[in-house]
Amino acid sequence: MSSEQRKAFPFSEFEPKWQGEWEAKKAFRTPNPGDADFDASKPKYFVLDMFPYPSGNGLHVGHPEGYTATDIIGRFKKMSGFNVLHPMGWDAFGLPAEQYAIKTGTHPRVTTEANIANFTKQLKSLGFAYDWDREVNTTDPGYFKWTQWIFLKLYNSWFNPSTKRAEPVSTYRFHPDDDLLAPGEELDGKVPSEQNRIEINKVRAEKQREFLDSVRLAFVSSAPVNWCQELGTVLANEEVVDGKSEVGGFTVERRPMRQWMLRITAFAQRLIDELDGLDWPESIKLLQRNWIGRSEGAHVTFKVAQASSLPPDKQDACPTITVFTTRPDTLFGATYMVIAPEHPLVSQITTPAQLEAVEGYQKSVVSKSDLERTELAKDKSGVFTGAYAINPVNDEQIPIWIADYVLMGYGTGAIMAVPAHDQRDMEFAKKFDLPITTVVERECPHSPSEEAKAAPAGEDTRTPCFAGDGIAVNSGFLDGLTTPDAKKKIAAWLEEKGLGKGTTNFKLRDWLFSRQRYWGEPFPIVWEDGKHRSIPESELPLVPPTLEDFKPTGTPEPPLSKATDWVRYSDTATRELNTMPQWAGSCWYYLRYCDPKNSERFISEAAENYWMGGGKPGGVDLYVGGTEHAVLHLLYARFWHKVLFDLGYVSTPEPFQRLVNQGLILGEDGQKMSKSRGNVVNPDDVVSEYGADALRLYEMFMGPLEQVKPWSTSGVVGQSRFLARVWRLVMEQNDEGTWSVSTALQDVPSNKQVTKALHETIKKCGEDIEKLSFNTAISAMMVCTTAFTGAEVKSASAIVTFLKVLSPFAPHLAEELNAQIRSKFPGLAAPGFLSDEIWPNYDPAALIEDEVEVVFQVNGKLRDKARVPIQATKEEIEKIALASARVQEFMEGKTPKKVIVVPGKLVNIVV
RNA sequence: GCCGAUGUGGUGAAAUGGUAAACACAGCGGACUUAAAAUCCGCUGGAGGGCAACCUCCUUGCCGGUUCGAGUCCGGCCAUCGGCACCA
Repeated sequence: MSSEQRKAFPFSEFEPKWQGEWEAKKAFRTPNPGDADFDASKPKYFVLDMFPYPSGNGLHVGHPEGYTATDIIGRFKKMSGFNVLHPMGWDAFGLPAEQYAIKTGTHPRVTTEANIANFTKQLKSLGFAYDWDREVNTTDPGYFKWTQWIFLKLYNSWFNPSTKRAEPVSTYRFHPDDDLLAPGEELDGKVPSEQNRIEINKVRAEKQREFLDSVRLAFVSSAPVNWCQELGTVLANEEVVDGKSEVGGFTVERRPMRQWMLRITAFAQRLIDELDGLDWPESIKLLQRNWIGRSEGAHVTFKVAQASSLPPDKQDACPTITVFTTRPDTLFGATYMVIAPEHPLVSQITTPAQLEAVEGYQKSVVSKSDLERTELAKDKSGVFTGAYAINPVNDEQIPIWIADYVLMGYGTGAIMAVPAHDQRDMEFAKKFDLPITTVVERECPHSPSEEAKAAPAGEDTRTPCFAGDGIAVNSGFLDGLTTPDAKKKIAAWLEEKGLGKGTTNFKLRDWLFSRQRYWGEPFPIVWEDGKHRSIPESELPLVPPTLEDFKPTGTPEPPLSKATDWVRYSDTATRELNTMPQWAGSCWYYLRYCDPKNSERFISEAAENYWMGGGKPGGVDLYVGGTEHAVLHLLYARFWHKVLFDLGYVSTPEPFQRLVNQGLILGEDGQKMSKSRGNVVNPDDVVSEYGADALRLYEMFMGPLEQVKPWSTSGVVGQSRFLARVWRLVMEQNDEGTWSVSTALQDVPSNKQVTKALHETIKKCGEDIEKLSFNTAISAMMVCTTAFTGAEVKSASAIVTFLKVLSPFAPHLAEELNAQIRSKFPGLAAPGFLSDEIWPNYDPAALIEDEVEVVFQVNGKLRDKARVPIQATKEEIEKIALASARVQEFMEGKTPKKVIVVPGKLVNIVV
């Protein structure tokens, strides 16, 4: 028996047929403002998928989950009168293609193109209503021209702290002493000679350049990165385990390298604040807030004591160390100080006696990766520098230690340690026998016994420290104040004495934006005399050179260095050799969809205004994708968008108004799908076995979109059966196995019961689609199908209405059945594609029944029910309930204390 | 450790504070068939009672609370999953 015969309905014939029709007739082309067929009177709906990285493995079942959800929404909105923008594209730069290229010698462009062709075929086989004319590809020079262009905008902008906005560097105001002198302008009361003026301006111009370079949003810095000699590349922190590379287990060292950074930290506050108005899952907002990690506190400056042990040449230096603390109110409890081992002052303050120990410790720390440093967090380590700081509140000398639990990258790289009120300081103090002074006491005096219980006498080594708010004690002028009041008072005191001031700190670091890779966007930057400058926009796109050998060089020199001709920009200038990270292209792709072919601008004003502006609050109306991008892509894209907004290129401060995270699909065994577990489901197999509609429907029926849920092949079978039932509503098979339009289908109105079921389905599906509650929408359609099945004669027009509701979910089947009905009842079916139809209205009158079932409860327990006329009054219903024999039985002859009547629902009699 | 999410039948799940388990899957029984597949119909949370149609009690992780009424709201626990993790 051939598999063809086994199929309950011929999806393998009509699915490709309709995909071909839609493509040939451009059924889902979305006109842009300015196009002849653009209808500006319609509202817009921009529904966005996270575009895939076209990997060699092809689509996995997680992709169609989000894509089907957005497809249903998009098709529904289109039928509801919106101009719908629902595009697809490729995030195609990236390491896997490059690694594959290194292994096989195939150029990444070749593998990338092949993978895109495969992905395209797979997506088209699922019948998604994408406007393929808007396809974007981040590796296309016509695309990355604008990625480079945006980089130049970042490069040529600075963050003005007074306006809190990105501005062109031209608005940067230099100190008057650094302004260039105009001819004839006075300097120190006299006009310099022309010769001198040129000399002075040369010096000043150089100073200005340095200033600008230090404020640009794209800037160069020497950040320590994870460098792996054997792999010949830098690695992300996630790729380093126990100081070894995750791949190959090679040694990874921390080494400072010249890197491009983007000044995302300047936007930290706005990135937090502007989350508030977004319709995103609270958990994702929280993840971003925590990632940005704002904390309020104060800088406090400590003098380093003039220790006699310091050598004479260090005596007059009298350095100061500034710490960041969120608890300035505990200053009286600061019994020692810790500075990061990399802190620049370490060498200056270390006493000769401690020099060897300190340098040894520094060396041991340098080789550790950040990950290693935190993984060994359990056990505190550190070394005394021999120096002392003076606590400004009580002039006590406190020892200065170095320890790797203090990180150079956060705050000032130095802390005042308050062991009584900080767990880490407590652990450190215990290990090294440093004094512990309590300066805050718990406020609740009425539960001392519980406290005693919590800390059993003596033996417990991990005495819990009290890190909460309380009342200041042992704190001089702060005594008796609550923690918030003490914070205010000490802040004022510090400020008055010039010893410190309130500050806000963020965990967010600037974005390391360069990679030593071949398969990425080259920077539009050249170097000359050790200085960088941008290339003119007219030279964009800057296409990477065609390299035969894209293997790593074995040195920190990026592979692009091998293209010697390309590297040479002029006799004296050479190109930047690093490339941008994969995130670059995905930071703005949603904008390019709005105007993908524009060669004059990254997006036209009209297109931006319509698709990204368009009413309040604007932006992408719905963005669906996985949680894995909660903090990286979604933060980076918001950052770029804000810069473009500040510079006037886009009209909203936020790109994605509504975000929904689809839940991961697990394997049938409830484990994460992976090749090694052998539980990976290939969507192609599902499509060939059960059809695209069954796959779409199943993925939507599995459960709530946001939820993690396991795959079940028998669940797909169930959806296939449902579709077959719908098919047989319209079609019947003769003895030869040929399908034709069923004789039960007639040009008649449907009966009351079916009409009610149909209108309930229209109502519920419309509401559920808006809520993204697709599983319940599908169950409603199943109920409706059962109602149709029960009717002997089927109303063709009612079924066509049902098919319109079904069409966003199972577009192929709906389209085919509509066409079949049209062949027999031309007037009753949709004349063209169902997607061009208007979403049906439901008739509220059809939903109303003459009678409703009312439940009778006695003391909250269900005892009886009865059908009651819909218009019955409360009193009437109560009377019917009290008359019930079963109700009376359970009332046991008592008089009701209270009777609650919910019309159309229930009666509860309390006795 | 901190933060977040989730706990309902054998399974995926449903339920504006108002009949818990809709809709499916799996299972069992039946119809059709020489037979099987497909299809259609019925049963299917637990315990107890009845020849029976039926009836009673229990049941949404655990313990309390609010309410005429709680899966849903509040407080406290427990478990699982996810994220962050020496951030001063």
